[in-house]
Amino acid sequence: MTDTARDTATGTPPRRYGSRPTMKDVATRAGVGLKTVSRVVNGEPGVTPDTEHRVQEAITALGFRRNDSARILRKGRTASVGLVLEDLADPFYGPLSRAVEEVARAHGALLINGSSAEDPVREQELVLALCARRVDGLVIIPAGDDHRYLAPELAAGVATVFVDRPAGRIDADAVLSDSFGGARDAVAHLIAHGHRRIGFLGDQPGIHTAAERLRGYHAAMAAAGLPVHDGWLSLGPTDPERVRGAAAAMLDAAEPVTALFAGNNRVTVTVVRVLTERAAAAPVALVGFDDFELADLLSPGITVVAQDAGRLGRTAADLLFRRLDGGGGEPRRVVLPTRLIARGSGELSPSPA
Amino acid sequence: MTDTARDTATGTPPRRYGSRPTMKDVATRAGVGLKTVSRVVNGEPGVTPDTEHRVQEAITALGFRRNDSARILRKGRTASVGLVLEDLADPFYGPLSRAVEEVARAHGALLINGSSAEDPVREQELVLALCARRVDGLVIIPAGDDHRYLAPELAAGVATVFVDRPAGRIDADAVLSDSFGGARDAVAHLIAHGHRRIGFLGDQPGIHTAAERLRGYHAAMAAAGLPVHDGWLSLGPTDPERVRGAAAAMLDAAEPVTALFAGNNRVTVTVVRVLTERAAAAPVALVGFDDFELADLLSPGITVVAQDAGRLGRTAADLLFRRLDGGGGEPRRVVLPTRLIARGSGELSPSPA
DNA sequence: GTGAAAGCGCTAACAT
DNA sequence: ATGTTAGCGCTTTCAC
Repeated sequence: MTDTARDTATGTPPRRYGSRPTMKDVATRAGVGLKTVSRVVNGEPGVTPDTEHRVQEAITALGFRRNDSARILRKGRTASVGLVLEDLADPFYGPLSRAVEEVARAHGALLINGSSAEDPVREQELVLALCARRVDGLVIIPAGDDHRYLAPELAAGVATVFVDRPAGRIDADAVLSDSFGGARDAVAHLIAHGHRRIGFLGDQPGIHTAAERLRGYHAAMAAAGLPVHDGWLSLGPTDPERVRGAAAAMLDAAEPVTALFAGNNRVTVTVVRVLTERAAAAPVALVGFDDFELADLLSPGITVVAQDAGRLGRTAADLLFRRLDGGGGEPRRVVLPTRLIARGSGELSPSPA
Repeated sequence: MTDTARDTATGTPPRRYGSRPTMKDVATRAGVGLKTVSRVVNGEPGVTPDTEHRVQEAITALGFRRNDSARILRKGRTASVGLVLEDLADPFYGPLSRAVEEVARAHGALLINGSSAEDPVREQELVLALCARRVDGLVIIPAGDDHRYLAPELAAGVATVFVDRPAGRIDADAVLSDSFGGARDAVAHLIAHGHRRIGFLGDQPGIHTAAERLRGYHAAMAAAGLPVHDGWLSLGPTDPERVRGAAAAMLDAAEPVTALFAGNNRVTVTVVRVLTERAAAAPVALVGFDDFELADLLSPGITVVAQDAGRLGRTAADLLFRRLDGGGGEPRRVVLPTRLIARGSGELSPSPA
């Protein structure tokens, strides 16, 4: 026996607290070779039913569980993908994560995920931690705008797909919603209902989607030959306090806006609150980017530009696994359409000032 | 040079696609020993600034990233915890996951998570996959009611905390909301507002929380000396179709219920839809278990028994890491209080039948 | 301050 | 059908 002192002649498993039986322990107990245990554990052929039975018995008796760290080290593949998003608690990301997880599961992979909290440093830490874990692929909703730190990983073959926003300063796959088109449609919709002074409440201007939606706003206004005043634009953090202040400023101006376009679901919800509190004043039209649960049950219902978070996640994950399965070619950019859903709030006419 | 053929005299890194440089490659390139690289990578003392500099240079030049699989294999700890929940897309679990992640992050651990889709088999697969990955700890929102399969893992020292529902047939830590008390309060609230025929629309009876909430319902009715008719109780899947049917049956009965108690947020939302569609009919009071976004902005506002999902997650994760840091002792059961928030829907009087 | 050797638990390649 | 050997990339131990 070339063994260490782990085992004894009695067959008693070595079970000091915190240690676990290994394949060798199972092999010893079952009276077979190490490789046979490996075959049984992995369902490989070439084991007689009788031997297999003895091994299985040893496995359950010892409470053996294959150590995937060793397996991964040997095989090189981890069967896991990383997902980095902004905030797990944001309802927009729930369906997205779920979709990614579903696809991963269909491919036998686990999901490791983390939130960047919209902090580029944290994003990078997370991504690199995932790379150290040697995830096979990465789905990233980027917080930062410089992803050159990923170059070595990409070169090493880590499949990477960006979602919701494109990568910065590197060339990588991206799956996006049509923020520009959606925003343009939203604002055009308000214009079609008679509005000329329309406010835009958006996310931080550094965020790609925020910039695109602002661009869509400008495009619609320009197409209608309408001027845009600085006071009608507010981009920044989406915390309720800031949004409230910005909305109040637009609504209390000498020439107040008669309609608001909210740049994402967090902003929309806050604006709904503001408008509800001001119900006594002249009604203000509202269109929000992103759909959200119960938007149809408010009164008026909230008109939104809906993007399909689940489809975004599914598309990204599909693309990821296509890459992992050897799908080569140039980095691709997929843009998914948005859909304007009229529910009432966006169809209000400007109040006769 | 005892090296393999991986490297050449020119110092060119071995970069066939998909392979990554190792510490040995870095060592060769920097002209130092393997252990010195390890020291630098892990910030261990005992390296001269000059040596450290050379190593750092080789690291960035080669795009080296420590392979944590090997590290984990050697160290035995993975610095990761697993989270198994029902559905990432359910808004209840967003804040919960976020809280767990936050605590994990504070302890330098990664989060690996998956959804059981309320399927016990899938739950077990997931949990065992996480154990094979040798996660240090496990936070589980159980779908099944038999967790004896976890016994070997617990014996091996995998810290495990159950959340929202207790473990079945094993003794393990659990962090729960006071489902019984919350439900009793909710129903008592409706009774206090004059209701005598109150319907309960709940989750599958096999789920611990559903059973507890039903028990709370019965307790409140009994305390008020009110009878309970079979037709007022409906437990089952929370898909909208079933809930709609069950609600309709209660509302269209010969002696219809005048109030409904919804057993969780999914059910509440569907009931709100049903009641909105029936707005023409006599108003029906409603109290829902779980708070949800915008509940206050509906009209009437939805009265709820709120549980703090974030606190649930935080408490569980705290307990988990206390165990990991050597906190021993008997398995603990923590029960967090719920809070009734009156917003209007629960204060409606019974319509004079 | 630095490095050589052993070995974590598994799988791949090759015996038998 | 089954077993033996080597080694994945790192950390640990111990020698220098």
